[in-house]
Amino acid sequence: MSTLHAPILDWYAAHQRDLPWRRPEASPWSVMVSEFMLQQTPVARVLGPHEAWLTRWPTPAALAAEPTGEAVRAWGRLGYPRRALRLHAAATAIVERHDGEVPAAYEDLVALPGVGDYTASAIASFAFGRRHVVLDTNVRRVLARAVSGVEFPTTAPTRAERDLATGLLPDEAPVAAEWAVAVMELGALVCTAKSPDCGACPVRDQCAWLLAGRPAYDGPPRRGQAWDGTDRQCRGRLMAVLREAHGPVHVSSLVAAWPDHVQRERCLASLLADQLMVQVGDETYALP
DNA sequence: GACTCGTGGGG
DNA sequence: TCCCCAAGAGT
Repeated sequence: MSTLHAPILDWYAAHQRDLPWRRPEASPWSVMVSEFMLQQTPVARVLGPHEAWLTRWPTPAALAAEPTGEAVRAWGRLGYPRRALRLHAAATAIVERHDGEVPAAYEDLVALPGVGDYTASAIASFAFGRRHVVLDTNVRRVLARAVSGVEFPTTAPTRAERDLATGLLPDEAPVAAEWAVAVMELGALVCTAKSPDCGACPVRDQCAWLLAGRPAYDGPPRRGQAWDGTDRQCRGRLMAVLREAHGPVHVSSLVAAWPDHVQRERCLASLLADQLMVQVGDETYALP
């Protein structure tokens, strides 16, 4: 084990957040729901919807028994509502393939809708204590700084990066699982993207980036996310109208939400194709 | 590999 | 205010 492990594991024991999906009584399903919601959405905004979700649908079977539109509505304003559809589809697959129990094996998990390498590893590790490299944006940033000495990781994980993370993974599964969540938490709370709190970092005396004087990022420009006037904004507006309505809505409501005809029609078509909404009449639309 | 896909909070 | 971005996945 490198000298990174003990300090980070000790730091985690002392500073970890008390999150619902981390409690001993949390079910694998609770962990899975949290991982879907946390894909690109901050913890603070996930807490409320996660609790409501687990109360309403305590099991995959409970969710699978409902129309997908109910999942989309309960998703609320977490963003990227296709995740709600995928979570519903994953719950359905769990009922069909795994007798309603969230599978523990990576291969079974990654075969589920909406579950990629990160989410499969996270569920296997956090919910079942299995040994997996959990390579999320936090972990990648911590390793980039502490080991590689650069401020930010590359756009996509490289082979070398994965090898590095694999090499750091403790041998014993329970320790590996604790290590995975500890490094992630360090990235989320201390080694943050914007203004890292290096003074509070348990590995500040061995961080390559800090020892180098925190050199400025020197890679390709990281492009920001355009928003104003984009299809994503348009889709979001249209979906908000349907979420907030209790039944089918007339096109006039959608026109009011997004006046531009061409873009509205394009987004409407894409939302129908995504099955995030359905047409229920000549001029009325609803959640599926 | 580059793009797309929502939302709202903090610096 | 404006910009950055937060536990990714699918195409």
